[in-house]
Amino acid sequence: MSELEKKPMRVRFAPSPTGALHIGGARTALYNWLCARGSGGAMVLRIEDTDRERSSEATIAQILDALRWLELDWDGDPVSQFARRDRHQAAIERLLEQGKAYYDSATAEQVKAWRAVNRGAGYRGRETTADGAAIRLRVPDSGTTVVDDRIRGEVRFENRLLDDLVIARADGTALYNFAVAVDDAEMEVSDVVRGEDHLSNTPKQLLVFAALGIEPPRYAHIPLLHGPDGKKLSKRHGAASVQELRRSGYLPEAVRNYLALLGWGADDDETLLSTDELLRRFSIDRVGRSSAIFDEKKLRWINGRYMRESELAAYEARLAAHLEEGDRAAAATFAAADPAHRRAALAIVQDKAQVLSEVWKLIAFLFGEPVRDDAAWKKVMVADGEVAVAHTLSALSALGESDFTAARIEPVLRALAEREQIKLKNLLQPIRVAVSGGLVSPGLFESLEVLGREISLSRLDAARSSAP
RNA sequence: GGCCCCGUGGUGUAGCGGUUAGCACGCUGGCCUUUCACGCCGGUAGCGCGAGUUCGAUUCUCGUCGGGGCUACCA
Repeated sequence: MSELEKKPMRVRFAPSPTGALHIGGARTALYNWLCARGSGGAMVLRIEDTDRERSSEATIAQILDALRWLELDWDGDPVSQFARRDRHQAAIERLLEQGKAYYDSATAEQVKAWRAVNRGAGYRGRETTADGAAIRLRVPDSGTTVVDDRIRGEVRFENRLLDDLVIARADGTALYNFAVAVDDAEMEVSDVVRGEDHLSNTPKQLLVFAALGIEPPRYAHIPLLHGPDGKKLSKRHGAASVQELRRSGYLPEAVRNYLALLGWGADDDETLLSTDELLRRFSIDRVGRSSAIFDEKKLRWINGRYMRESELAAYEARLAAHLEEGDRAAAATFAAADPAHRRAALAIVQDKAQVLSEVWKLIAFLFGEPVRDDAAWKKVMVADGEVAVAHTLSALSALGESDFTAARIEPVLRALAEREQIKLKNLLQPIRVAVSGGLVSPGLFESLEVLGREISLSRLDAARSSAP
């Protein structure tokens, strides 16, 4: 289906502010966003905060922050469901007047007992004028409520098995299944895209729409996400929240790509899909029906691809932001360095890291005194290691400031290894340890160039005298 | 327990009655190589099970088993 043939979808992402935005929630947000932006429609945000006990401003801010980081924008200001309570109550009044809803003071135990007596049939209450009664919606005793789901097809629920659901608490405030229906209608939502955990709530909402005489939106229930152990995804599964993904050094575009693939696949099975391609090709109708397991290994691989392919300037900005959030000292050191030096350092490390959090430890030695890895020194700075360093020091001293480039350094060191009859590896590892402090670094010749003649030589000199 | 959803290698998926069941990650053998990575080449492994429909089922139907969700005066 081409872009022009898509009908604009007006969707909503409706998180409840009871915790950080989960990977599952992020995927729901992404699918909604792809539906909206890919169809020329709109995505609105509604914070489901009617449960005052469990909602907090801090959590709302955290969720919005996560969405911004993911670069999933929305239309208009976020709507507070709680702030719409007057609208909910007005709708409840209408239903009460029409006899479609009634006061009932049954307790949970009484409802349970009623169901036991009536062989599992949906609870039907008795109207009361007593104080402290909740308001229930009258559900038909016969017929079937059909959810016409874009992903699952027609899902049928027998009305007689559905309870007369409570739509308002004794204090008059509306409950979730009622508020959602009223809000989706009044916010003119055309398509509800949400997790499968809401599938069995849908007939209840459909009943509310019917009572209100309003045409319901279309529904698409996407499968849930599970952890590596097959259980429902939770904080126990590592980087389960967007915040953790961010801290781990993933790129938002990579996360979008990965999440899009978790439950959806293009007909040609492409793996690397830019957001533009996602926008063009994503179709809610092609989302799968079975739950998926979050696999960080694949996310890492995808992220590595994006890391390697990103522009140096963007790479630099991303790293700077990442350091700023996790390692202020490193961020300050990095920011204080010469711009050209920063770029040079990033250029030689770019294809080695899969996540941002791996970058700094690979290039920190280019921005200050290296952290000495004693095990590494002990391993390579043996007798001939020291000799190697000494030879290198004199060989490289011969190169002038302007000749201290990878292109000039490499032949010098290769010739040195040959002359001294030592394997290149046995010459280079001691040098690597001497200048970087450890056994792992970007390419040595490039590293020396970026470090510069003066510092390189002084570290070699220091290594020669401080070897264990 | 009741209602509902789901079931292709370890993971994510393609498939839409006839395919040597494709792709990607992972794992693994090798190559490359100054370390670690990257990259390249090769390999490993799958239609949960049982009936039925059909000339023929991974594809359709039923059952079964397994996994999951909901079952609040939470969202």
